[in-house]
Amino acid sequence: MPRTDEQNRQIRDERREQIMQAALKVFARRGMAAAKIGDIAAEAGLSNGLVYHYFKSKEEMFSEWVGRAVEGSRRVALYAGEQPGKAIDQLKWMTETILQSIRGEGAYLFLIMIQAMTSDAVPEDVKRLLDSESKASYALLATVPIIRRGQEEGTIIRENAEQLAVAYFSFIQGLAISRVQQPDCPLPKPETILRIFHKIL
Amino acid sequence: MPRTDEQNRQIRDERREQIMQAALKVFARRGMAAAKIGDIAAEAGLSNGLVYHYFKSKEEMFSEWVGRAVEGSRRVALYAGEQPGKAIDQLKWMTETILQSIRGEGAYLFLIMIQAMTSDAVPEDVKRLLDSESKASYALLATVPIIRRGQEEGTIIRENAEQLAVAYFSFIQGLAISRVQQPDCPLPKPETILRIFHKIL
DNA sequence: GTCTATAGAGAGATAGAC
DNA sequence: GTCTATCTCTCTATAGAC
Repeated sequence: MPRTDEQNRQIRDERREQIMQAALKVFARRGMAAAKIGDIAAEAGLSNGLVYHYFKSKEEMFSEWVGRAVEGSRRVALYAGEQPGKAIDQLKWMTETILQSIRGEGAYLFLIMIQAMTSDAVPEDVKRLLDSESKASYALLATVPIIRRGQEEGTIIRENAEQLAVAYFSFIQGLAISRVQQPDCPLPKPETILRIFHKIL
Repeated sequence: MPRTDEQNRQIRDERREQIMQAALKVFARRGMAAAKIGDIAAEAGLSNGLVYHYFKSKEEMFSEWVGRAVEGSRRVALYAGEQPGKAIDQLKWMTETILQSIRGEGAYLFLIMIQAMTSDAVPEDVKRLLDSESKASYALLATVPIIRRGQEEGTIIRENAEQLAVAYFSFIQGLAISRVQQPDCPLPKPETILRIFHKIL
């Protein structure tokens, strides 16, 4: 007896996601340019040709991952601003949330973003995703007003807010990389990171 | 009249370095895997074939850059430990020195190191350079005792020293990436970075 | 020392069978 | 929906002329 449309749809969705997950691992391990379709197919445990049945190209998979990463960072920044408490509490929530994700597979998403932003060897639509005031910098831009509020509340040191935001996200980004470089390296406590916002003794 | 041996040697040295500099730019912009010999030759303004006259392969150039980056980081950590003053002064010197280099082309060296350490698509001898307690982690290892001394001197917060060292270098690494992503982004002051070592108010 | 021309391999992408 | 076979193109690396 033949499969129903619903069953077919479910199979398609599953395969597609299975390939995406395999692609993430391969992209993270080898980099977008060095990633071979064959690697991805092997990682997913299916044939070379099937990957092309679900995706037009390697670039399409990469673009989709960049999109997911951008959306994820946007969400975290958005939710952070909605958390109860003072500005510094919201930053604490954001830091804990991101740190938690870095401990898991979230670290790979940072690598994807870094590759996407630092490499010219990237498809056109990825550049469009990242370029020009786009969502890619949403998290950074959304954090600046939180920092400003913290400065008014007197809990955050009065330094240039953009500079502090850049420092904060650079820090986070660097931690994600360290995590990939050395999966057993001891990540700092959220408080250590947040110290960049405080006056020292 | 023919060139002397000395003149020939000088030409060779110049060409070799010229190609290395071109390779650095291309590696940084496109990533080691996506970098084509043709790109490097074009960047250096000479022929495809000449690159192969001076280097066995793309991998050889990449390996040499990783070696230079490793040696550079080793030097900074070494000199830091020889600076006068308390531990925190030595860390300040190190931070200023690295930040200065990041403002220039030093940022590319961080990208090279990150690629080398996070990607499987890397030649065997690079892996050997980085693997196994090698010089690659010299800076990190050399910084731990400095931090410990600072803790004894009472100027550095009493947290796990390895954890602090990882945080510190992750921070620096993240800043280098941000710099490449956005060359006009405002880098933090050294004091902001060093705040991770202090007790807060 | 430097260039052009080219051989040869490897991988992205497609066609068609099952 | 999935696989195998293959076409095609790009890029590495070499050979040989100047």
